[in-house]
Amino acid sequence: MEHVNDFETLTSKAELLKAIAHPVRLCIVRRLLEQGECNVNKMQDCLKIPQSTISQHLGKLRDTGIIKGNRQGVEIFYQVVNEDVQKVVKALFP
Amino acid sequence: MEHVNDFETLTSKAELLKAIAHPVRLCIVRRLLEQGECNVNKMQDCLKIPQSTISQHLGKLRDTGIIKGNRQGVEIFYQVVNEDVQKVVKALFP
DNA sequence: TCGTATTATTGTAATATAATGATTTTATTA
DNA sequence: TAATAAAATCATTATATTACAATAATACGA
Repeated sequence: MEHVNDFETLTSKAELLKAIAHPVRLCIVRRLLEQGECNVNKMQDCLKIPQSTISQHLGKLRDTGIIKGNRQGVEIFYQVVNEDVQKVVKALFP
Repeated sequence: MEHVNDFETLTSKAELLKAIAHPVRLCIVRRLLEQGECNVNKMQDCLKIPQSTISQHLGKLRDTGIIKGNRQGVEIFYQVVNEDVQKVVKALFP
């Protein structure tokens, strides 16, 4: 039972990795995993980069299915919903 | 003891992730981990892409310190030498 | 409904990645 | 030393990422 050519699996896992292969996004995901939900404002406090930049990174994580946002009034709380990513980040930051 | 600003750690781990965040490189690393050392020719058999393309991917993995090559005569056998990557790939392909 | 706070989207420019053919390097053997 | 095999590097083009200011959408409260 070889997996020589499950190129689709490789591609989708690589896509996951690519999505978290950026310092800011890795920071976001790590923080979400370690401290639970978080809204964009708090991330901005921690990351010191423009709001639009953070929002774009969140968008990428959202598009890849790594995080999910729950709107609570005017703010949106994000959480990590992808198990592979959870495992990877835990492997990297034990 | 907060790790709010270990941006260097984040950057270096993100770099590792980026290096394996490509289907071909992920395939190479996974194969090396599961089947031990391997030379470029065999990878080419398995991957069906031009030699120079594989070599460039190997180069990237080499430059990032993820793999190391041992020359044995005219061929070079590669192996994974980075622990984080080992952990990550094992987390992704249990 | 007007103003405000929070987040997303758009437009754009700079930079980085990726693929591949052609060429070069390295080591072996006839 | 010439031919060959294996692997790396180069040059080029196409595509993708990144950052950020400016603008828009969304939800709430006065």
